[in-house]
Amino acid sequence: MPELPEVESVRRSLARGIIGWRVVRAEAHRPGVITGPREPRSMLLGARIARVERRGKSLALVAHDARALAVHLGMSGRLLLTSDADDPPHTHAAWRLAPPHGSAARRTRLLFIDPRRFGGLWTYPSFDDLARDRWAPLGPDALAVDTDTLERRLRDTRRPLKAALLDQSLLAGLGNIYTDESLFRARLHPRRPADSLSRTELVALARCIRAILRDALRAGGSTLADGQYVDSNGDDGAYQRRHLVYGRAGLPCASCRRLLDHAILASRTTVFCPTCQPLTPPPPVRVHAGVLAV
DNA sequence: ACCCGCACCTGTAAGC
DNA sequence: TGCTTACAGGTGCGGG
Repeated sequence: MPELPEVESVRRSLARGIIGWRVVRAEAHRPGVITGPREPRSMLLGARIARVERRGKSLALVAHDARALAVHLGMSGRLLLTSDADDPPHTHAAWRLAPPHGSAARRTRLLFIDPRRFGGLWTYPSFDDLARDRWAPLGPDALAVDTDTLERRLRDTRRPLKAALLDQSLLAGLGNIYTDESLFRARLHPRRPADSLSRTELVALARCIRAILRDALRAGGSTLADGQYVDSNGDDGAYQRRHLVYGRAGLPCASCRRLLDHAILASRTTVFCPTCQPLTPPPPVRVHAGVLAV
């Protein structure tokens, strides 16, 4: 479920809540969600949290002594800070955290909750090991992607744009929602071969990806009808109200008012405007008798 | 070498 | 009301 804006919202709320705090207890209730050594020390027991990092949709909790824990939220995962004593269903791991010295704050608990279990935790002796192993296959982070980078990533594949943009090894961070929103804003058909874009179209696509992700991040991400996604304080996002295509098949296009179409592409429901996102790009402006025609 | 399609899970909502 | 079916934000793998 969570894509880059949701994961970054979790990262920020988590960073505000736990940097400088010490892990005084670590428990795995469902060890199957953890990859790597699972004893409490590998799950950061005794560590002081130095930073919370993100690449694409993947998070990393990093301790001052370099120990690191990668977290992927999958479709339904949540990281939640709570003072509540009893755990909600599907709480697979829990940590108890003590505030920094001199802070009057009370201890708190961090929960990893994931009903569908598509997410998981990965333990590493150091952040370098984590980055080498877990993050190496990921492409550049989509939040700051520039035209040249995008061009290099797309020019070697003829797959449909939708499939290419969902591929985390090409570009890290886009999922089903923000891929469709970005392609709509860039006026590109999701079936366009990735290597067929003109320079002008690549400039537009890179700009639209950054703009959509920045806007969504500013809104705190998208919380859909099932209310699954919330940040680590349990707060909803608001960007779902600004979706222009995702979840709107059969409704009027925000730009031309004709009805939005949908198709299954890369096994994912894909919504687009057949008018504003033509499969065949309009022909280049023609030169007539040496004069640039309008 | 590439790319598609499906399996992995549970919850929810719609349909009969 | 209650059972059945379809679908959901992601990823990883088998096989064509």
